[in-house]
Amino acid sequence: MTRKQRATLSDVASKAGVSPVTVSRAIRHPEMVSEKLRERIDNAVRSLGYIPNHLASALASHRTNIVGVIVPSLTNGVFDDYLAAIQDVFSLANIQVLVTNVRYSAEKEEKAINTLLGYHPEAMILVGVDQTENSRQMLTNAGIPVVQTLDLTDNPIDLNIGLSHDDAGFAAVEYLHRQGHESIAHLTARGDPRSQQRHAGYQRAMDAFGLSSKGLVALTPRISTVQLGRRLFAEVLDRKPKVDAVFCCNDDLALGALFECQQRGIRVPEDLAIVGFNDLEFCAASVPPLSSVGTERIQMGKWAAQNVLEIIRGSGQRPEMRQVNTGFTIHERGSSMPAHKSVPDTPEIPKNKTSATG
Amino acid sequence: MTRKQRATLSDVASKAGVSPVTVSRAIRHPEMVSEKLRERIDNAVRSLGYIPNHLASALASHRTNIVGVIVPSLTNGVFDDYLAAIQDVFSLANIQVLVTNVRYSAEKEEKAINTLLGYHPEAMILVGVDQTENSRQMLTNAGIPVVQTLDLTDNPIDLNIGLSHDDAGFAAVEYLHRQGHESIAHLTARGDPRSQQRHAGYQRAMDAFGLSSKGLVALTPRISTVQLGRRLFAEVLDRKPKVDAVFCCNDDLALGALFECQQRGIRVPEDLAIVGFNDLEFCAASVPPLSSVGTERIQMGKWAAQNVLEIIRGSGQRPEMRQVNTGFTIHERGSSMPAHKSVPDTPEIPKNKTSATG
DNA sequence: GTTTCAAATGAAAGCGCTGTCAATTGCACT
DNA sequence: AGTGCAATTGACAGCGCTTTCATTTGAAAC
Repeated sequence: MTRKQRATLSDVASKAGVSPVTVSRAIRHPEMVSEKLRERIDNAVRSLGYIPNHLASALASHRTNIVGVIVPSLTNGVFDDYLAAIQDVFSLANIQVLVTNVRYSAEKEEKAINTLLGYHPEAMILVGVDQTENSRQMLTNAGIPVVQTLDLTDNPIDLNIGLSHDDAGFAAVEYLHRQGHESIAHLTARGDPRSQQRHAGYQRAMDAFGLSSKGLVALTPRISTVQLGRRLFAEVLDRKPKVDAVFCCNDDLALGALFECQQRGIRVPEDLAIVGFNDLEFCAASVPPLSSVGTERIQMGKWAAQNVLEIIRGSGQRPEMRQVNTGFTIHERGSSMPAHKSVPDTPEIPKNKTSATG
Repeated sequence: MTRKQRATLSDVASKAGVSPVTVSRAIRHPEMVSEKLRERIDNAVRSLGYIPNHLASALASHRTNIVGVIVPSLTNGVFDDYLAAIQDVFSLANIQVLVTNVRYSAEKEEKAINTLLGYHPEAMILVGVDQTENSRQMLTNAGIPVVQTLDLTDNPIDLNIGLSHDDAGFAAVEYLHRQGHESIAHLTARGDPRSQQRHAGYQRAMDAFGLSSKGLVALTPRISTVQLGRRLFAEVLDRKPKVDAVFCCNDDLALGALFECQQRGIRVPEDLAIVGFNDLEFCAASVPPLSSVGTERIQMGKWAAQNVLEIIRGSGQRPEMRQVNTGFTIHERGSSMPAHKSVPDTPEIPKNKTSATG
């Protein structure tokens, strides 16, 4: 394969018998070029299979049309929706999203930020609020819009949309306690800062209600899986056979707990109630369907992307609300529903939803 | 925020009292610069928070360190593993992976290829073999290594690793038939070319075994979900109450089918056998565990990335094997296992695994 | 046929970096 | 001190494009 050079602007220009500038304009600002030339140029472009060199274009124009997005995981179904929401907004604006998966490592995140900034993105969208000092510094120096999502902080880098995972964890336990459960277990994955917050909320609630969590918490440093949910809950069951409810830091673990119950002949919800987190699609489909604390991940992704777009392509101004609390919603389903109550008697109302100006 | 310009090579150079070229070398080829200078330059870099402009660097050096990857979905757990495998290989070589999700649309794929080529990636890795003629043309013109993965074709663009989904579909049915099942249903999602192949394999097998598939196939144009699996299988059950097995084009649908059975009190595997596809993590965790046709998605991602790496950073040569058939493995589990046979009596052997020189 | 002015086109510079080659330096050895 | 050579460093051009500003063109208005 004699890798012949790819066609450049000049190639197109000579083919069309015009100057390179004109070709550039015909592509970027067609309305500035006479129809006759535009057509000739279009033909030349097509016949040469010309594809503009984005690197050169970005270098010259100071417009990279790139936005950097960093996620801690893809394996977790949560981030699919979130990413898709972001991509949907940006693809309409011809902005390329550069995604990096940092596997719940702040160190990798720091490196990823460094790498991504090398591409001169016009904005960065991050998950969580636990960036290293170094990361914060780099982002600030970059002078671009930065959105921290899915969690809240008192000290945002720039924009911030998310929810209090501590409150959500508290609310889950409060809900189970209100159902009459006392021995409430918790399954959680250590690597994830937001899971840690939920865990803290769980503990805060247990303390508040005068319940002991001794022996009821199972935690793992590994990435959550359904299998792991089974194993963790098996541990708890072996230690505390009388456990009557379990709050899981995500739905994979919750599904695993449900399977473990099925295996052991533990009736859900009669013998044991289960509540997951994130309200992934499968929650509504299982038997019994899984109750879960839902979060507005699509809305969060969309908000982040739209605000970025407004800043870099629109007014240039930060939005009124620099911080938004999307709250959460407890979706009550069969896995935690008392037998006598087949449908929620009140519509589900999102909790703890607030906004704040920066 | 008075967005002060980001530091450039020259800024670092003046700060360190050397010429820009030297700074460039200190960063790219530290061994070519004396230790004294290197240190001075490192300090300048750090104190200015200098991050090299990747666009300029790539433009000047003709090395973009970018590889384009196009996937049809992220929602589907399959592609997480696959992507992670690719990223793992490239991150060690400091190559940035540009991922685009095209949602099972050949049209979007064509657009994505065009966009990605604008970044002058050093290689492209694609899913499937059903690119449009236009896409093939662009890729060929680009003169870079191209790997088509997860499926096989007689006419690869360049490199190809995958398996025959038709054979896999056939094998799944053959397996169920061997277990004594006759009324074998099939749930499938239309949008995905590989699912279509599996469907074709299903049909081929049904025909081969003299079985009728009338009323036993449920298909949807939508993205697969567990919920959808329930609904599709419910349709089949309502139409054909006597169905005694179901082969699903992916594990989400299979899990949905399992839940539908649980709901209706249909015993699995006694009354009905279920086989999924992809062998996602949760298959081994459900009750009963789901049998599934496993594919080597991690190996495929890894192979693609490693071969690309060898071509663009190593020998420049295409590998001996330009096409690899990774085959598939039927993981027999409780959802399809006859009661008398608690463990497979023979070790699982991958099927149809071959390689071919291009 | 001029003049006038907007529309269309082109020339030149430069984005930030790296490749090439030339110049300089340092050092061992006569 | 002088020579030779490798190790360092620097000057310059140019990657492919866009921006700015100058020039040309064309058509309307006189």
